[in-house]
Amino acid sequence: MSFTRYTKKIALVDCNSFYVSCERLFNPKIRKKPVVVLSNNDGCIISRSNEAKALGIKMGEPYFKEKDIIVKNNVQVFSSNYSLYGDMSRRVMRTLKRFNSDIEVYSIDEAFLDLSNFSDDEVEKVGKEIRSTVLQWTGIPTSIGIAKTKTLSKVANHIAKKKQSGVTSLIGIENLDPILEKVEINDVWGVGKQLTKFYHKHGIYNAKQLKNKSNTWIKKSSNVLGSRTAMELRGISCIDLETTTTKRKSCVVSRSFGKRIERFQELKEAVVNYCLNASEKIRSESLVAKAITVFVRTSPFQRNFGYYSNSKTIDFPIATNNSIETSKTALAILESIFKNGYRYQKAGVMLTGLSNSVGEKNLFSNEKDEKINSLMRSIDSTNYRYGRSTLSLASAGVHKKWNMRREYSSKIDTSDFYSIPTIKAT
DNA sequence: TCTGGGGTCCTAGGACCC
DNA sequence: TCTGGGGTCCTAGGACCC
Repeated sequence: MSFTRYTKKIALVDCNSFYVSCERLFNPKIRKKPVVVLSNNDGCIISRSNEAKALGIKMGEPYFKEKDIIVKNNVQVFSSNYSLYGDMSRRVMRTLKRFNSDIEVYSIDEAFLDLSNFSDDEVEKVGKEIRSTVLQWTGIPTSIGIAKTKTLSKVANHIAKKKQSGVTSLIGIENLDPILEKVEINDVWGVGKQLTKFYHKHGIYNAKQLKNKSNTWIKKSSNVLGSRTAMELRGISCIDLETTTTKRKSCVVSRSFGKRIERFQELKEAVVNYCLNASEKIRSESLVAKAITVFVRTSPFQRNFGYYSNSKTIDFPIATNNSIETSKTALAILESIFKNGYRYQKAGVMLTGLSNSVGEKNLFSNEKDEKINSLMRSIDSTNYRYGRSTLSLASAGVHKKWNMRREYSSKIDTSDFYSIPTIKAT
């Protein structure tokens, strides 16, 4: 019989500079060099190596604004390669599941793990073991923060990022105030730009100050989310781990164009393509949509050409995931919101009110629906096998002059057998 | 002069996250 | 010249009902 304590323990595993780390896996020459990865269209900087951060390159900054620093310091630049990152993400998550099969995959590069089964004393050691296993099996470096609540594990993770070992546990520390005092309020999970402004106005600048503010005051002046954050900072868990993947409620496909679009015809092609992708996505998850929204807009940064932004939603008579129907409806919306004389920069399609498609038969379904469904199935399987857009609709176009820029792609394809790193059993 | 009260449901927009 | 994309949740306010 020992006095080992078993409290609630949540670990947040976060991949370091994830996209950069993925590119480095296949390109050892850039291991110690400054590296950045760009968003779609090579627009913004969305991942930076530590070396790039040290040069003062900012997160989310437009690429062209940082170009001088980048060229001068020979920073390696990559367009984003989401199939590579998605694939690496799955490998990391699979590895994490070895330690606890109930993990919450929070984003492409983050997961929460329940480590409550381990004692207070051993939990940090377990964290280190997780970190080294992920590194060994996937090559991706991570940081791990462990604490009694999700919000505190985020705090711990922040600290871990700056440590050599990459692991920080706040379990068993009686008084967290000295630690929370050093966490700026805008770095607290759940506190964004607006709340930061508001808290500053009321003299709250760090996590400790928020923690010690009364619940009623916070609830009254912000909302329930604000007070939940404060409770979590006090070590009272309010945000549960979501280990079962719940079905999503909406599906968005939108892109900025590589070049500005002025002609209706080209906009139409883009919207149909987004619509096909969105419909295919929800079909693959056995979902149907209640409604569809289409939006278009010109650049919010170059208003000298005039700014225009509009969107419209149409409800389907019967929830659907049929590409032909969604495309038709999308085009009808587009026609009603398109205005001549603008340089469009972005468009998108949103399928909303998603629900399970199984047993979606109703009074009005008939043989024709069955035929369409089987047509959709064969399109999906063909596209899966031979690449997306092997089978498409005529209105989706073939030239796609509006397609996004990807000048710096590493062109690594993990479905390419020969570029997959192998792990040798010893 | 003085114009109820309370409930539900839906939507648009804002704020936040990565 | 050039500024990403995809989600969730909450709230306020309107419509509608009794």
